[in-house]
Amino acid sequence: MNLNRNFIEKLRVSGLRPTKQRIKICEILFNQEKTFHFTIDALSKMISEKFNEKISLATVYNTVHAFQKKGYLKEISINSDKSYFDTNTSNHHHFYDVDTNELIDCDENAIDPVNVKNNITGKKINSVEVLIKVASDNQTQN
Amino acid sequence: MNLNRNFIEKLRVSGLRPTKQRIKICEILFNQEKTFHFTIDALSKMISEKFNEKISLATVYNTVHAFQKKGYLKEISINSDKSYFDTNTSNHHHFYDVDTNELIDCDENAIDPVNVKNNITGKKINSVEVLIKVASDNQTQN
DNA sequence: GTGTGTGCAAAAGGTTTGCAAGAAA
DNA sequence: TTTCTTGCAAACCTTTTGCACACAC
Repeated sequence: MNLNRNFIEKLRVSGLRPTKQRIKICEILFNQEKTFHFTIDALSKMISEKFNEKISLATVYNTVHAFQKKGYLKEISINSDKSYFDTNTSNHHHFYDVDTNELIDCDENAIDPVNVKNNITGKKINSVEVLIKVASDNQTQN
Repeated sequence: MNLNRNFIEKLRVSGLRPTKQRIKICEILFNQEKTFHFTIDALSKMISEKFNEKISLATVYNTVHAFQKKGYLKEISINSDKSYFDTNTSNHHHFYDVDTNELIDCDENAIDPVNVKNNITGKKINSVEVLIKVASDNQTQN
């Protein structure tokens, strides 16, 4: 398959050995048309379904963290029992659907740039993330 | 003690029985001059230190969640292994110090109001939270 | 062959739950 | 006395770790 070559190359360039497992995970994460949000658990299930064989959870964790370290994935701050990751590593914001636990990208023109006028911490700003929690009308807050 | 009367009243009004444990937790959470950010774990330790006796972890969890449900506490979205709570339940934003795991309120004029121009979800917006991650200069992102 | 990656099972850490005993109403 | 609350231990869930085996180079 043609795409796999790209993934193999991508991995190699990053100093990651292109193992079967990593290539499969690439196939799921980086073949999507849109940005893709997932939890480890969900990813693990998708692997089982797509390939009819599972990859050890430890390996999935390893791989996702390796990809994150290389800058191919970004972890999203949500208050949840699980960690969410995003294949869109650019600076952007999110809607979080409290009903479905679904994460949706804000497109650029949905929010004006957030301007931090006064950084009281005296430290460097690493990131500015906006999380918009949404729900059906009859929902409690937060 | 005078303040305790207030707490007892506050609890009663909320339909929560004013037990010794809850009053103690109130004393810690709601006697602070500034807004107060904490994890369950840290709160539990503060209880032990302040009163020289511990309250069962389960009770601390129960109480914090009860207070949250009543609107006296707000859970903050950080990607962390622990949950953070805030005694400031108004709409406001946070700095999160990645080095120290400390949470700091943004004051109102530090950030212009975030205007969501395009809510693609079609659902009601429950909250809009900005999290500004800060670190010392030699820190990795996210 | 050497070194890295995988997979399993066990452990860890935060949070929740079940239930008996205790306290508030 | 009835109902709510506490405290303990066990259970749960996600994530991490240790180590033997397997694979990429």
